[in-house]
Amino acid sequence: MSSGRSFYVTTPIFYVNDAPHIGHAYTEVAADMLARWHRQSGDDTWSLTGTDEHGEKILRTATANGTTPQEWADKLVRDSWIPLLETIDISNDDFIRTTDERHEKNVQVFLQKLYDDGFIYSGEYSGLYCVGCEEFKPESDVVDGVGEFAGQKVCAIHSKPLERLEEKNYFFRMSDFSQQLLDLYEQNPEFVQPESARNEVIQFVRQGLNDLSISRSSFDWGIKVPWDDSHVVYVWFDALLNYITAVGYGQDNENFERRWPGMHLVGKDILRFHAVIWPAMLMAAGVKVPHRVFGHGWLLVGGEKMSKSKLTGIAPHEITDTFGSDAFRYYFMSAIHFGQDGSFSWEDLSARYQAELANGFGNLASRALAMVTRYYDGVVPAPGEYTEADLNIQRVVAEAVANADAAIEKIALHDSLAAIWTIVEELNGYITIQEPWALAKDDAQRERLSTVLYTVTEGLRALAVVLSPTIPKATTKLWTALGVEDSLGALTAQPIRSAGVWGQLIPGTTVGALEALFPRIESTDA
RNA sequence: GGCUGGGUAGCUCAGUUGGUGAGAGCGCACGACUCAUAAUCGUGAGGUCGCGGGUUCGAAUCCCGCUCCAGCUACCA
Repeated sequence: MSSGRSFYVTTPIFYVNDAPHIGHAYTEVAADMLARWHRQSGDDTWSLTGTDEHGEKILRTATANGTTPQEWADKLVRDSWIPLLETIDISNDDFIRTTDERHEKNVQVFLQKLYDDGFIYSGEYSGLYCVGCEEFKPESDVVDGVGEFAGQKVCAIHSKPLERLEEKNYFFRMSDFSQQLLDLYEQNPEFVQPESARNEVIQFVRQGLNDLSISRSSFDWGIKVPWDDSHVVYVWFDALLNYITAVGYGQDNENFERRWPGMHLVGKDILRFHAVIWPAMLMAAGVKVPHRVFGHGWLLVGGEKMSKSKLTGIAPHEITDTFGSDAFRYYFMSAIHFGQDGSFSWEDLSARYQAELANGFGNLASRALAMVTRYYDGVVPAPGEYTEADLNIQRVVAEAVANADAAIEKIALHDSLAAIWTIVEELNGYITIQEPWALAKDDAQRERLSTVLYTVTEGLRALAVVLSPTIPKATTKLWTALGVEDSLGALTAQPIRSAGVWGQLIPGTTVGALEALFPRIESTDA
């Protein structure tokens, strides 16, 4: 069953202080759909997610909550982030925390190597410091003062003047890698995707890179710099390394060779860290860069980026409580062009659920199995001679599977589902035209009826297999109802790339009852 | 300010290198059918392709200007 191909996909790790919203869930689902698809294709698949737990912010909230940062992080991981994965039915193979020993220890290994090889030096970090925030402010949080502070730079939060302070930091010689990065983007056009993201990254690097301050000494919640324990590692530098420490960097070379390099799925807001800083770090350390970095778009609510401050943040469970995890997964993967920003609205979600999942796919399964039960006592009949209409269905199924797989290779998740959905549409149309209920009234048409119902049921079998990575719960129910567990094996063991090969369903199989896969949801004000 | 992406039917969006009367899904109207989750199938109505110029035999598609929306402008993750 193994294809011999290695497929390693990662999501960004969650900053534990955030509240889970559908943006986090969106990335997770996309990575999971890819992982399930590859896993079911026989590829040597590994999917990773996890949490980012260091940094001053976490130290502060922990202190404010009267606890230690470790306990605070433990609580958030347990109460927020692990449950999120369950809410949206993620099948990750591993979950790394930046407080794991395997991570902390090997971040130090990595850093020490860069230090020994001369890529790190001690310098002065000069920045604008806000006394109110007790921290250095990035330029994005700095605004021009007004009124009595006109002409000065002030903190966006406190509106008070910032002080220019200097602090001893360790710096990474990132500026040395500008050209190597540009060469990478040039020689490997797929390294950063989609195209629009690639252009922005190239444009940015062309302006020249500054060295990166990678340590902090004003607080101590982080990984100690190995040669100077008065400093902790800058959180991003720490966090990015999770992608390799999770698969054995520094301690399990065999596993590391097996998994790395992988591909990263990230939101476009953190693309720069992944497409610039991260490969530069790896180049310095002599480690291969990732296969690719895919920056997806944002979910827009009311035309704007979803945000907590504007009260447009939506918790995943708000959707799954009503529609279920399958609908959540299907909706975001099919309705939004992966890579571009996409609009979310309850109306759209509700409409698509009804039209596509309930009326389209769910009802198809329902009417098909009902007829097998009604006309053949639940035993799938053997097909007779195929007509052009039947052969057309076979072609549609084969093409849909091939097209869906090709789309997955391009990380065009929406295209993949669109290809698969042609099967649903063809099958519904086929049933209407063939009118099995009319055939059933005429004994002379018994063989024709058998052929029609076999065709529909076999089509459903293929649908269950290729939809399994997207809507695992519903397809599992369908698989059980099809009664093929004994003859064909578990759903997730069905090789997905050959799902379109006709005739896998064995006549004589007894189908069972099928509850509504996607029951109608009584419309509310949603 | 600079940079990027975008403004196409009521809604969400497709529209390769310019060329048969501008498309899809949903929604809507009408019709067919009854196996099915009051589901399905078919037909139809609906658009000054943001605005103004220009290039061209011909532009939603190229060039110039304008306007509107969103985002980015590095060490908060």
